[in-house]
Amino acid sequence: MTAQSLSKERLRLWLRMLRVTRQTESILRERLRTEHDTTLPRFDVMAALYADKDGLKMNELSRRLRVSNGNVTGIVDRLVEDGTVERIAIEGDRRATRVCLTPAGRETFSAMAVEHERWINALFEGVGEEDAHHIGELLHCLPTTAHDPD
Amino acid sequence: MTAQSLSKERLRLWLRMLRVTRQTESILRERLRTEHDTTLPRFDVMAALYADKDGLKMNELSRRLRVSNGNVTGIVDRLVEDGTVERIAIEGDRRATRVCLTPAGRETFSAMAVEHERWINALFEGVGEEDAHHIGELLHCLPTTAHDPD
DNA sequence: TAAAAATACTTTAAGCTTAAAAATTTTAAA
DNA sequence: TTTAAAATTTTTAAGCTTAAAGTATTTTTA
Repeated sequence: MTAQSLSKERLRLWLRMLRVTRQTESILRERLRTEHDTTLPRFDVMAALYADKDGLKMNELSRRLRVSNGNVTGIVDRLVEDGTVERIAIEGDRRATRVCLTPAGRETFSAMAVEHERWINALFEGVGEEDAHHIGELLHCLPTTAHDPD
Repeated sequence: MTAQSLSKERLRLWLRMLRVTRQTESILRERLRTEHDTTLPRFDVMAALYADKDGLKMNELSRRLRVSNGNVTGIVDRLVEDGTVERIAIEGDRRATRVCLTPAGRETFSAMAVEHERWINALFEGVGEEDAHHIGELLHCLPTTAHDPD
């Protein structure tokens, strides 16, 4: 196999990943909207916060989700409006704030997460155990910022 | 392996795909911006049009790229503004228009495409030939609308 | 300790994205 | 043929996203 055809194969792989990812996101977006009256970005923020009982700082959140700083500001603003999360002052550093799920937010997310996993499980029906694991390992060494704890 | 742990493994795979995809897109976006003064959505539209010498109708374009109809309208508007593409009337159907790359647009894209493939090839350095092929096959049967010619 | 640099976050302007509604044209049906 | 239905695209309103600039605070350094 030449370097050239390897390059083509990698490009094909990338385009296919992009296609699957967009299609899956589109399906998730639709279901979150119709069945839970929320959006994918909000779900993502809630998911990140759900994992940490003590919440996350804004910049941690933005690094975790791989979106810009200012972006998170807007999403959190809207989540605060409807009582899903709250901003809590950090003592000793008045620049930063900690964002936490409220009890109501935790409850809401918990229900969504169960369904979300079910959706993914169904959508990825064609992927068996050893494949899921194998691909997962491979992706692990793909484009990502160094020292990434996911 | 229980059904439950398979479900978890699939979820993990999905999250990892999402992470890699976002990171890769972010890198591409940055390079397209700094080195070619364009955006990823515009690149995507141009790529779709480059493949078809006779261009595509708006709804074909939107289906191909998996984005909403109205979305394509805006991107094409801007590409028309800077002379990259043109809308051509379809004889026999005054509802639809065909969108084509202009000669200048073809030239611009052609140069970008070469670099784009180089970027992907470098980013996916960790994926060997048989892996690229294997994963590609798997992804092929993943979430996608039926009868999809990609 | 005062100035400079770094950090954390928000704001802004431009563009992207979606779902839903509207406008136009074509096709089908009565 | 007149009307209804379908198809193609654009418009609209709301929200998402980014990069860059701005504000406030903390840390470093001279």
